[in-house]
Amino acid sequence: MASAARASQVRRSNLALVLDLVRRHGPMSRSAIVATTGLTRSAIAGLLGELTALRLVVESPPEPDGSPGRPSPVVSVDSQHVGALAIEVMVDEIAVSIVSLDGAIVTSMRRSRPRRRLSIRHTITDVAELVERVDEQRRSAGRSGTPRHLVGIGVSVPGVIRGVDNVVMVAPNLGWVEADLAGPLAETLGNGLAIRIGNDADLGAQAESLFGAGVGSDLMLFISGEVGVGGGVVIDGVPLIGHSGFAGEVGHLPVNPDGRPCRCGATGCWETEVGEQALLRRAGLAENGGTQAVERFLALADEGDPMAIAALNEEAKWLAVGLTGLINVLDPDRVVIAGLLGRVLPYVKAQLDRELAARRFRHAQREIPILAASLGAAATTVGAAELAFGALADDPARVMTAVRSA
Amino acid sequence: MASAARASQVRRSNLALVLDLVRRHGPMSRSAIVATTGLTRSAIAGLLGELTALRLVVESPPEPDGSPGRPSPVVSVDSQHVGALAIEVMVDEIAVSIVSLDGAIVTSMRRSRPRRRLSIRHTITDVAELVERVDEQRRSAGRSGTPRHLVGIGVSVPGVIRGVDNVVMVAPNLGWVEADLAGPLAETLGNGLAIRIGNDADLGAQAESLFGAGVGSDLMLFISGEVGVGGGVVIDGVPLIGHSGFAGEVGHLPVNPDGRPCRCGATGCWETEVGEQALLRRAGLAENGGTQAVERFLALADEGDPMAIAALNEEAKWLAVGLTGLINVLDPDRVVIAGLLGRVLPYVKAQLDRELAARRFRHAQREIPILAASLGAAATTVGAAELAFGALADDPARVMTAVRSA
DNA sequence: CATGTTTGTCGACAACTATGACAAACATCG
DNA sequence: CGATGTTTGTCATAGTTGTCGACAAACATG
Repeated sequence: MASAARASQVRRSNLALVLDLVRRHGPMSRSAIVATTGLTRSAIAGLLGELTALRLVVESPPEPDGSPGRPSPVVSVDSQHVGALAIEVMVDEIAVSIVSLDGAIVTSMRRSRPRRRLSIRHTITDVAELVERVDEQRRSAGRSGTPRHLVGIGVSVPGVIRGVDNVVMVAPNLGWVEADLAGPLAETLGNGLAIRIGNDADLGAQAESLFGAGVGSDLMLFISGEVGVGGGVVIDGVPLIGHSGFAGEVGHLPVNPDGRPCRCGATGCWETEVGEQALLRRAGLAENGGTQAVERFLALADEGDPMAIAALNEEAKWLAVGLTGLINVLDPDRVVIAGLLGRVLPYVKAQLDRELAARRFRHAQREIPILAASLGAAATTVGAAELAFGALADDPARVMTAVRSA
Repeated sequence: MASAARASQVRRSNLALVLDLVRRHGPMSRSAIVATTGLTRSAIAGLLGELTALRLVVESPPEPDGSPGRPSPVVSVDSQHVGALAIEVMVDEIAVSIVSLDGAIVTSMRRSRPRRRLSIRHTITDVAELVERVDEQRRSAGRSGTPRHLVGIGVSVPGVIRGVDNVVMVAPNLGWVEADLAGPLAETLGNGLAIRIGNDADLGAQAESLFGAGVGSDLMLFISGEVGVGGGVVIDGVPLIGHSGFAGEVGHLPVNPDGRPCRCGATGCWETEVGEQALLRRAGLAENGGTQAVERFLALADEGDPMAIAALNEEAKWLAVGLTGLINVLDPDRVVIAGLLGRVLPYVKAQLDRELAARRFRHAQREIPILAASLGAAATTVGAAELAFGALADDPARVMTAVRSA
């Protein structure tokens, strides 16, 4: 049930609107904010005054730009005051970072981990240790750009997350099933910060939508392909999470009934045709060769190796099949491709565009840009931080009073 | 850019909220509205007063139900005052109906038409004639339940509609390309009513979501299958239209690279495997046999004809393939199936559920109900009317002052 | 018929944003 | 260099809306 609007929520909504605008657009003049939002100068003055008092934005003195009229001060995000803790749980690595409100990664620490430390318990221990070191560094850092307060914690997990209670329903590559990560982690860290968990691909999608190749998109399809293929859909800046939190699991789109069995149990899933293993296998390399094999493959492709070229042709074909289906169902204005698939994209772009054009509805669709992600590995980090910053979009004032009292 | 909130929009938003609530829920007590919306009694009193003055709802005297306390008057939608004109443009038929605000079809007239009258010009002539007759009937009708004023016109077209300007980008079965139907039609009708056009499957989806099998759903996938297969996605009651207006074109999801050529130009689209023609062909019937052949097929299936049973098995298999992909991408809480596919559903339900279960992510997904649509042919009619009623959700007061002045 | 409960109404109040007047800060032109 | 026009921030006032508390109305129960 959509909740009713209240007079007091207008303020909250507008505060969040202005903050979001400045975050997405970057530094902009106060008058530009007036023009964009349609609110009056008085209203914007009040809102900016509050955001400034909350230390979420800063106003710089106006710089005359040669146009007549009184110059307008420039509003930008205050990167000094608040930041978020971004925790990335990956299969062979753990990373903890601090991201400032403007989306910059201020501090980052990674550590690889052996297979035997994949359990929830080990993960929490290892994460807590990294968090301690990162936080130490934050407190001791005198250099500018380091936020002094944290508003929350966002965790990226390669699995399906149930949004309502933050439970990791299943993370196949970690071996987790219905795992409560947020609860024990919060207890271990003991700093009282709110923890939210998200799917890695969804978080990457949101980061690209905010600061990367998806800026300005009204319906972006994001696809991240490594060994598995994940995806996310962002509609008007809001991630589509689905009923249970696993919308965008494009890796298991059935594309080839005669294909290979997938680790999900079905046959001919998209990721069995376009994932890392398929690419390596078709190029005659070890399909479980990992990073080394991938680099070798890309080198071969650069050299024009026939088998690598053939593998890329197959890749383009199956990419086109899956993308056609997704485009027909979702009607995005662009597709952003990340991970290994993003690196492979330049090699297959020409053929992919041809195949997509051939499969396109005549007269119904314009050409849909297929873009490589622009944030690289930072996407997941920034997206995870966004989980924490997301609370600011609901009620900036409330979050900041909590920060102040902490 | 999400527009800023204003104090005056709070009123509009709450008016629309209450109206929407009563429309979806049906008659409910005033105190129930207070409880559901969370607004105060005073606020609800003001809102209902305005809605009553606008003649959008009526309040009936309270009926003591045996519980202590003062009984609350019952609020229901006023079906007497306003209605919408629903126009359905189909391949071999045209229908014009009047739908009252409570979703009831008050008047309906259909006429079949030969292939040679498919052009826009002929369509407009024929529609205008039907509208004239329906409107005549409305004006002369003294019987209750007939709305006295029309708030707008909604048109259903089996094609891709560009939302911004109401242009029919392409309607393959009508032979239309970039056709402006709304403009000339408005001119011909000359009644000044706003006209909006929508895709037939999208409209069916919204109708089922409002009044049919999708009530209470937070993310419904709707699939309508006849010769072609269309679909719609409704998220929290709002249809997903996509960037260009053709989201939900599930008929052209690639499912079988070795399949048959589709009329869209690609190969192995879902509708070539689960559409009417595939079903008839596999059962040994004429694939272009139309309605007669379909009825014959259903009769054969009832008799247990081996070829019909085999065709149903194939149907179930390919339905499962497509549905698996869609479910993985969208994560709906239910799937509603309409049209011929809805009629076939009972025959394939058991096998379909088995196949879906086998393809489901383990631990990640609960069983997703696959339901037959409950509105039947009325879905498109009600959905088209909803296009016109949709304006009420944006600003009830403005729409009604326009009606009053007309 | 008295009591308790639920509910609609009314007036005072608080929280917003809009409006319009005014002053400040710029460019341009004579 | 000063007058003029333009743009912009600020301030006080007004208007709209929902909230809150008090009170009366309408019901069941004993």
